[in-house]
Amino acid sequence: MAIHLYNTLTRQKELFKPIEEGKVRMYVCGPTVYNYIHIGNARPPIVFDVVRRYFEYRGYEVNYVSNFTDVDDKIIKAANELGETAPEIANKFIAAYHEDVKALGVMEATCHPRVTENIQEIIDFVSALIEKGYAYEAEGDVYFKTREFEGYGKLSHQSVDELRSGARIEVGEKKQNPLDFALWKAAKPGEPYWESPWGPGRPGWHIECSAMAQKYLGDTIDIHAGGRDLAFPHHENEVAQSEALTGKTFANYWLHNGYININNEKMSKSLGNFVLVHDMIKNQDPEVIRFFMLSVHYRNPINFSDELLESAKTGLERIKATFENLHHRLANSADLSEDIDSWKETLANYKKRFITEMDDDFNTANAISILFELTKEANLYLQEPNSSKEILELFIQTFEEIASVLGLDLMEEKELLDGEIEQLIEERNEARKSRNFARADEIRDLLKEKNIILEDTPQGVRWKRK
RNA sequence: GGCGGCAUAGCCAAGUGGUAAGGCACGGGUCUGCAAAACCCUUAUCCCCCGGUUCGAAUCCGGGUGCCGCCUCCA
Repeated sequence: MAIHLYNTLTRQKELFKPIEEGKVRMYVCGPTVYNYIHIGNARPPIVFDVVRRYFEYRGYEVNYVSNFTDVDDKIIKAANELGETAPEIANKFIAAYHEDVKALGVMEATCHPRVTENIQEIIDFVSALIEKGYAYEAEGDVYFKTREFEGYGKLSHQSVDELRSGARIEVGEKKQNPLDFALWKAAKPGEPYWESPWGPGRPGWHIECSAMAQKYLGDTIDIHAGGRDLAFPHHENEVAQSEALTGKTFANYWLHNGYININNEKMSKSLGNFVLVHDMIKNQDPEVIRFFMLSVHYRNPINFSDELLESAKTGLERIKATFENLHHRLANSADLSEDIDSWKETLANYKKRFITEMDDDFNTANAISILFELTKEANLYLQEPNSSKEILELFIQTFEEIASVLGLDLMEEKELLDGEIEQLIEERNEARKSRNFARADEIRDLLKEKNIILEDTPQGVRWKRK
């Protein structure tokens, strides 16, 4: 078996073949930093983080590049509204992005390039396109000549004629053709700008990704990913720019994730039906959000609601409880000479199935169902009166291996209990021994009010926070 | 108008030719001093509807209905 992934370009699942043996060059479109990200914006970082982790798990070295669009109309607008400069706004929300995404368990990208740090590369890119006859200047703007690029529409599977009928030229635009798009925008008074051969201005939206992908990953990359809504026009335009310039394939595989929906409708900033990650994680364990997102295949839409999140939370807690129980039992385990080999085989099978599912276009939904089956298997084992240290460790290791690819940390950090509570637990133990159950229950209720849940097991009392 | 996606139990969700994974919720039981947790059992003769292909279809083909998305900034 090997990794297969669904390629938007060909509309089918394909065997992954890297450009360079053992390496993956991956570019994921990052946010325009004019606001906190919402839950929908969080889906690409999460699902493609898993894609990256899985490639690494399978022995690939992944060069994962994700950009920040830190100059743009919306940033300028936000800056004006808030009375701050555009760079201040951008820096603020870049920091917020890192914070949010870290809470969601997303690994740092290999590289996080910013548009404003790559202006020269962009200018060079645009100049080269003009030289090659793929772009033209018009009063300080530069536009890409869509009809010069033969494959235009091949990624989003739109015919140029159809697109043309839907496109329109806004009043005052200087495009020769409605489908042409801006590579460089002349600065209006008061806007941030950089000097260029066409006068002061700033990059258009699409050119930055082409220029930065090329700079950090080369002319041809393995995987280019982003939200479904970026396929057109953003990614289509990237293909046009990059391939027009280099004459080479820009990206071998295009991955697009489905949307997060609210009441069956796309969550988006323009519809106003969004929930910010920043706000949500104040009341909700971010890991639950991650787990919930991974419980659906990345290409399918996810309907988002508190109820669904709650049910995901219950499920995740069950897995975690079992994982903790395994650790708890380790302290009371013996070196039993049981049939280790058959257990090794059983657990190796879980891993094998996990790999099979993930190889099939990163089916995290099925990967999670395997984690649930493993949980059941472990619970069954834990019911036996005696447990072998070696087998417990095998279980733990299997859990950890699968969870780490999904980016889940099953081990809860437990702050130590304060002395008073420990005292109460001890007192309750004594009460139970002397069959003073009234007092024992009283203490259990008391602790429950402090959000400490007690569980009596054959191996002694165990506590957890609610 | 063009292109595309989806429709599976009360809810969520895998499954793209071989006879319905997994989770949440519900009910019954085991364990427990009682709980909690866990485990066991039960829950879709059937996968939106109609027709076709096939020994065999939720899965393929044709038609229909409903919902959603892209074609414009958007993850």
